[in-house]
Amino acid sequence: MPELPEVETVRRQIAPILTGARIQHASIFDPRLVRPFAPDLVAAEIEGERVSTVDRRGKYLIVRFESGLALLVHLRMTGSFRAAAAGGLADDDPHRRAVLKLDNGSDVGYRDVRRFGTWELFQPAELDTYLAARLGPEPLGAFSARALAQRLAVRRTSLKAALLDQRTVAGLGNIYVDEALWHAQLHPLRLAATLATDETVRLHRFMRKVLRLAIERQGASLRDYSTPSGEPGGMQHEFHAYGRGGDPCDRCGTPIAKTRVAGRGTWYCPRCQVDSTQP
DNA sequence: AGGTGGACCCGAACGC
DNA sequence: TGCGTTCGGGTCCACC
Repeated sequence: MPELPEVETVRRQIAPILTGARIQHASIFDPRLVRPFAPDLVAAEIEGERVSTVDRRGKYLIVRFESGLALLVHLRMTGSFRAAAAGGLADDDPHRRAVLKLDNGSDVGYRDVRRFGTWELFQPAELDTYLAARLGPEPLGAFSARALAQRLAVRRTSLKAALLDQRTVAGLGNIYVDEALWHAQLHPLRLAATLATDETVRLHRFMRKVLRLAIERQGASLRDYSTPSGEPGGMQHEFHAYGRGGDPCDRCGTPIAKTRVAGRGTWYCPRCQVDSTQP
Protein backbone atom coordinates (compact mmCIF):
# COMPACT_ATOMS: atom_id res chain seq x y z
CA MET A 1 0.00 0.00 0.00
CA PRO A 2 2.29 2.68 -1.20
CA GLU A 3 1.64 5.94 0.61
CA LEU A 4 3.83 9.05 0.56
CA PRO A 5 6.96 7.44 2.07
CA GLU A 6 6.84 4.45 -0.27
CA VAL A 7 6.24 6.62 -3.33
CA GLU A 8 9.05 8.96 -2.29
CA THR A 9 11.37 5.96 -1.89
CA VAL A 10 10.47 4.76 -5.38
CA ARG A 11 11.05 8.26 -6.72
CA ARG A 12 14.48 8.52 -5.13
CA GLN A 13 15.55 5.20 -6.61
CA ILE A 14 14.23 5.58 -10.15
CA ALA A 15 15.02 9.28 -10.56
CA PRO A 16 18.78 8.75 -11.09
CA ILE A 17 18.08 6.01 -13.63
CA LEU A 18 15.40 7.86 -15.59
CA THR A 19 16.68 11.42 -15.45
CA GLY A 20 18.42 12.40 -18.67
CA ALA A 21 17.59 9.10 -20.33
CA ARG A 22 15.62 8.70 -23.55
CA ILE A 23 12.78 6.18 -23.77
CA GLN A 24 14.01 3.93 -26.58
CA HIS A 25 11.09 1.57 -26.40
CA ALA A 26 7.94 1.33 -24.32
CA SER A 27 5.79 -1.78 -23.96
CA ILE A 28 2.42 -1.61 -22.22
CA PHE A 29 0.83 -5.02 -21.75
CA ASP A 30 -2.26 -4.18 -19.70
CA PRO A 31 -4.92 -1.98 -21.31
CA ARG A 32 -6.28 -1.17 -17.87
CA LEU A 33 -3.11 0.74 -17.02
CA VAL A 34 -3.74 3.47 -19.61
CA ARG A 35 -7.44 3.20 -20.41
CA PRO A 36 -9.43 4.64 -22.02
CA PHE A 37 -6.46 4.99 -24.37
CA ALA A 38 -4.92 2.15 -26.37
CA PRO A 39 -1.65 0.83 -24.92
CA ASP A 40 0.24 1.10 -28.21
CA LEU A 41 -0.83 4.73 -28.64
CA VAL A 42 0.45 5.70 -25.20
CA ALA A 43 3.65 3.72 -25.74
CA ALA A 44 4.22 5.44 -29.08
CA GLU A 45 3.71 8.83 -27.49
CA ILE A 46 6.45 8.42 -24.90
CA GLU A 47 8.94 6.65 -27.16
CA GLY A 48 11.74 9.04 -28.08
CA GLU A 49 11.00 11.33 -25.14
CA ARG A 50 13.86 12.33 -22.84
CA VAL A 51 13.20 12.49 -19.09
CA SER A 52 13.94 15.83 -17.45
CA THR A 53 12.85 15.13 -13.85
CA VAL A 54 11.01 12.60 -11.73
CA ASP A 55 8.84 14.34 -9.15
CA ARG A 56 6.33 13.31 -6.53
CA ARG A 57 3.11 14.98 -5.47
CA GLY A 58 1.16 13.20 -2.73
CA LYS A 59 1.08 9.57 -3.81
CA TYR A 60 1.61 10.42 -7.47
CA LEU A 61 4.86 10.03 -9.36
CA ILE A 62 5.43 12.54 -12.17
CA VAL A 63 7.85 11.64 -14.94
CA ARG A 64 8.44 14.91 -16.80
CA PHE A 65 9.87 14.94 -20.29
CA GLU A 66 11.92 17.66 -21.96
CA SER A 67 9.09 18.21 -24.47
CA GLY A 68 6.81 19.28 -21.63
CA LEU A 69 4.80 16.06 -21.73
CA ALA A 70 4.35 14.42 -18.32
CA LEU A 71 3.55 10.86 -17.33
CA LEU A 72 1.50 10.73 -14.14
CA VAL A 73 1.85 7.39 -12.36
CA HIS A 74 -0.28 6.22 -9.44
CA LEU A 75 0.73 2.90 -7.89
CA ARG A 76 -2.58 2.51 -6.04
CA MET A 77 -2.16 -0.60 -3.89
CA THR A 78 0.21 -2.97 -5.58
CA GLY A 79 2.03 -1.05 -8.30
CA SER A 80 5.82 -1.22 -8.17
CA PHE A 81 8.86 -0.44 -10.31
CA ARG A 82 11.88 -2.62 -10.82
CA ALA A 83 15.08 -1.40 -12.42
CA ALA A 84 17.68 -3.65 -14.07
CA ALA A 85 20.46 -3.59 -16.63
CA ALA A 86 19.20 -4.00 -20.20
CA GLY A 87 17.69 -7.47 -20.61
CA GLY A 88 18.04 -8.09 -16.88
CA LEU A 89 14.38 -8.05 -15.83
CA ALA A 90 12.93 -11.44 -14.89
CA ASP A 91 11.01 -12.69 -17.94
CA ASP A 92 8.52 -14.84 -16.04
CA ASP A 93 6.61 -12.24 -14.05
CA PRO A 94 2.90 -12.71 -14.79
CA HIS A 95 2.12 -9.37 -13.15
CA ARG A 96 4.40 -7.23 -15.28
CA ARG A 97 2.28 -4.55 -16.93
CA ALA A 98 4.85 -2.40 -18.75
CA VAL A 99 8.54 -2.09 -19.59
CA LEU A 100 10.55 1.01 -20.49
CA LYS A 101 13.81 0.45 -22.33
CA LEU A 102 16.15 3.40 -21.86
CA ASP A 103 19.05 4.57 -24.02
CA ASN A 104 21.42 4.44 -21.03
CA GLY A 105 21.43 0.65 -20.76
CA SER A 106 18.70 0.30 -18.16
CA ASP A 107 15.33 -1.41 -18.30
CA VAL A 108 12.55 -0.29 -16.00
CA GLY A 109 9.71 -2.74 -15.38
CA TYR A 110 6.34 -1.93 -13.92
CA ARG A 111 4.45 -4.61 -11.98
CA ASP A 112 0.94 -4.48 -10.54
CA VAL A 113 -0.83 -7.53 -9.11
CA ARG A 114 -4.25 -5.98 -8.60
CA ARG A 115 -4.18 -3.72 -11.63
CA PHE A 116 -5.47 -0.59 -9.92
CA GLY A 117 -2.45 1.49 -10.83
CA THR A 118 -2.65 4.08 -13.61
CA TRP A 119 -0.40 5.79 -16.14
CA GLU A 120 -1.75 9.02 -17.63
CA LEU A 121 -0.17 11.47 -20.05
CA PHE A 122 -0.61 15.20 -19.54
CA GLN A 123 0.41 18.51 -21.01
CA PRO A 124 1.91 20.65 -18.21
CA ALA A 125 -1.03 23.01 -17.78
CA GLU A 126 -3.51 20.14 -17.60
CA LEU A 127 -1.43 18.34 -15.03
CA ASP A 128 -1.38 21.26 -12.61
CA THR A 129 -5.14 21.61 -12.86
CA TYR A 130 -5.64 17.89 -12.36
CA LEU A 131 -3.45 17.71 -9.27
CA ALA A 132 -4.67 20.95 -7.75
CA ALA A 133 -8.24 19.65 -7.82
CA ARG A 134 -7.30 16.49 -5.98
CA LEU A 135 -4.48 17.27 -3.57
CA GLY A 136 -3.96 19.46 -0.54
CA PRO A 137 -0.53 20.64 0.62
CA GLU A 138 2.54 18.43 0.88
CA PRO A 139 2.89 17.50 4.56
CA LEU A 140 6.68 17.69 4.38
CA GLY A 141 6.75 20.92 2.40
CA ALA A 142 5.94 24.39 3.65
CA PHE A 143 3.06 23.21 5.77
CA SER A 144 2.29 24.73 9.14
CA ALA A 145 0.20 23.54 12.06
CA ARG A 146 -1.91 26.62 11.40
CA ALA A 147 -2.59 25.42 7.84
CA LEU A 148 -3.61 22.04 9.18
CA ALA A 149 -5.90 23.64 11.76
CA GLN A 150 -7.53 25.74 9.07
CA ARG A 151 -8.26 22.67 6.93
CA LEU A 152 -9.58 20.53 9.74
CA ALA A 153 -11.78 23.29 11.12
CA VAL A 154 -14.18 23.17 8.17
CA ARG A 155 -14.63 19.42 8.13
CA ARG A 156 -17.79 17.81 9.51
CA THR A 157 -16.35 14.33 9.75
CA SER A 158 -13.99 12.16 11.77
CA LEU A 159 -10.32 12.97 12.02
CA LYS A 160 -9.47 9.74 10.25
CA ALA A 161 -11.79 10.39 7.30
CA ALA A 162 -10.49 13.95 7.03
CA LEU A 163 -6.87 12.79 6.95
CA LEU A 164 -7.56 10.05 4.39
CA ASP A 165 -9.02 12.74 2.13
CA GLN A 166 -6.10 13.80 -0.06
CA ARG A 167 -7.46 17.35 -0.27
CA THR A 168 -6.79 17.86 3.43
CA VAL A 169 -3.13 16.81 3.20
CA ALA A 170 -1.56 14.94 0.29
CA GLY A 171 0.00 11.54 0.77
CA LEU A 172 -1.36 9.96 3.95
CA GLY A 173 -3.12 6.60 3.63
CA ASN A 174 -4.59 4.10 6.03
CA ILE A 175 -1.29 3.10 7.61
CA TYR A 176 0.26 6.49 8.29
CA VAL A 177 -3.01 8.01 9.48
CA ASP A 178 -3.27 5.33 12.19
CA GLU A 179 0.39 5.80 13.11
CA ALA A 180 0.17 9.60 13.25
CA LEU A 181 -2.97 9.43 15.41
CA TRP A 182 -1.33 6.98 17.81
CA HIS A 183 1.68 9.26 18.25
CA ALA A 184 -0.50 12.34 18.65
CA GLN A 185 -2.79 10.45 21.08
CA LEU A 186 -5.93 11.32 19.17
CA HIS A 187 -8.93 9.06 18.61
CA PRO A 188 -9.68 8.28 14.94
CA LEU A 189 -13.38 9.06 15.43
CA ARG A 190 -12.72 12.44 17.00
CA LEU A 191 -14.55 15.10 15.01
CA ALA A 192 -11.97 16.88 12.91
CA ALA A 193 -13.30 20.34 13.64
CA THR A 194 -13.09 19.96 17.42
CA LEU A 195 -9.32 19.79 17.88
CA ALA A 196 -7.78 22.18 20.37
CA THR A 197 -4.66 24.07 19.33
CA ASP A 198 -2.26 21.83 21.24
CA GLU A 199 -3.87 18.77 19.70
CA THR A 200 -3.46 20.12 16.18
CA VAL A 201 0.13 20.99 16.92
CA ARG A 202 0.75 17.44 18.10
CA LEU A 203 -0.93 15.94 15.05
CA HIS A 204 1.07 18.19 12.73
CA ARG A 205 4.36 17.39 14.43
CA PHE A 206 3.84 13.62 14.55
CA MET A 207 2.44 13.21 11.06
CA ARG A 208 5.62 14.80 9.78
CA LYS A 209 7.83 12.78 12.11
CA VAL A 210 6.24 9.50 11.09
CA LEU A 211 6.49 10.32 7.39
CA ARG A 212 10.14 11.36 7.70
CA LEU A 213 11.06 8.24 9.64
CA ALA A 214 9.22 6.09 7.09
CA ILE A 215 11.16 7.67 4.22
CA GLU A 216 14.37 7.03 6.16
CA ARG A 217 13.32 3.36 6.49
CA GLN A 218 12.50 3.24 2.76
CA GLY A 219 8.83 2.62 3.41
CA ALA A 220 6.92 -0.28 4.89
CA SER A 221 6.85 -3.72 3.27
CA LEU A 222 3.73 -5.64 4.27
CA ARG A 223 2.44 -7.56 1.27
CA ASP A 224 3.50 -6.32 -2.11
CA TYR A 225 5.69 -3.29 -1.71
CA SER A 226 9.41 -3.42 -2.37
CA THR A 227 11.80 -0.77 -3.65
CA PRO A 228 12.93 -0.62 -7.31
CA SER A 229 16.18 -2.32 -6.31
CA GLY A 230 14.12 -5.20 -4.90
CA GLU A 231 14.79 -4.50 -1.23
CA PRO A 232 12.01 -4.45 1.35
CA GLY A 233 11.47 -1.31 3.41
CA GLY A 234 11.88 -1.39 7.18
CA MET A 235 9.13 0.90 8.46
CA GLN A 236 6.82 -2.01 9.37
CA HIS A 237 9.10 -2.57 12.38
CA GLU A 238 8.30 0.93 13.64
CA PHE A 239 4.52 0.54 13.70
CA HIS A 240 2.78 1.15 17.02
CA ALA A 241 -0.85 0.84 15.93
CA TYR A 242 -1.41 -0.31 12.36
CA GLY A 243 -2.05 -4.06 12.17
CA ARG A 244 -1.23 -4.57 15.85
CA GLY A 245 -4.64 -5.53 17.24
CA GLY A 246 -4.27 -7.26 20.65
CA ASP A 247 -0.62 -6.29 21.10
CA PRO A 248 0.12 -4.22 24.21
CA CYS A 249 0.33 -0.49 23.49
CA ASP A 250 3.98 0.61 23.46
CA ARG A 251 3.06 3.56 25.67
CA CYS A 252 0.66 2.14 28.27
CA GLY A 253 0.38 -1.63 27.79
CA THR A 254 -3.36 -1.63 27.01
CA PRO A 255 -4.14 -3.99 24.10
CA ILE A 256 -4.42 -2.17 20.78
CA ALA A 257 -8.04 -2.19 19.55
CA LYS A 258 -9.26 -2.72 16.01
CA THR A 259 -12.37 -1.12 14.62
CA ARG A 260 -13.71 0.26 11.36
CA VAL A 261 -13.63 3.97 10.54
CA ALA A 262 -14.46 5.53 7.18
CA GLY A 263 -14.67 2.01 5.76
CA ARG A 264 -11.09 1.19 6.73
CA GLY A 265 -9.54 -1.16 9.24
CA THR A 266 -8.45 1.13 12.08
CA TRP A 267 -6.11 0.40 14.98
CA TYR A 268 -5.69 2.59 18.06
CA CYS A 269 -4.99 2.46 21.76
CA PRO A 270 -8.30 2.72 23.65
CA ARG A 271 -6.54 4.23 26.65
CA CYS A 272 -4.07 6.68 25.09
CA GLN A 273 -6.37 7.80 22.29
CA VAL A 274 -9.53 8.84 24.09
CA ASP A 275 -12.26 10.63 22.19
CA SER A 276 -13.24 13.55 24.36
CA THR A 277 -16.19 14.40 22.09
CA GLN A 278 -17.88 11.00 22.48
CA PRO A 279 -19.98 9.99 25.48
C1' DA B 1 -22.66 20.63 -0.20
C1' DG B 2 -20.48 17.43 1.82
C1' DG B 3 -20.14 12.79 3.53
C1' DT B 4 -20.72 7.76 2.96
C1' DG B 5 -20.45 3.31 0.72
C1' DG B 6 -19.94 0.38 -3.28
C1' DA B 7 -17.08 -0.77 -7.38
C1' DC B 8 -12.88 -1.76 -9.23
C1' DC B 9 -9.06 -6.05 -8.69
C1' DC B 10 -6.88 -10.39 -7.16
C1' DG B 11 -3.94 -12.97 -3.92
C1' DA B 12 -3.68 -14.36 0.84
C1' DA B 13 -5.78 -16.00 4.73
C1' DC B 14 -9.35 -18.28 6.61
C1' DG B 15 -13.38 -21.69 7.37
C1' DC B 16 -15.40 -25.99 6.61
C1' DT C 1 -6.67 -31.52 0.11
C1' DG C 2 -9.86 -28.63 -1.90
C1' DC C 3 -13.24 -25.68 -2.26
C1' DG C 4 -15.71 -21.26 -1.25
C1' DT C 5 -15.64 -16.85 1.31
C1' DT C 6 -13.74 -12.75 3.22
C1' DC C 7 -10.57 -9.11 3.38
C1' DG C 8 -7.91 -5.08 2.09
C1' DG C 9 -6.67 -0.68 0.13
C1' DG C 10 -6.82 4.45 -3.05
C1' DT C 11 -9.73 6.69 -5.69
C1' DC C 12 -13.90 7.59 -8.24
C1' DC C 13 -18.73 7.90 -8.54
C1' DA C 14 -23.42 7.27 -7.30
C1' DC C 15 -26.46 8.29 -3.75
C1' DC C 16 -28.28 10.53 0.46
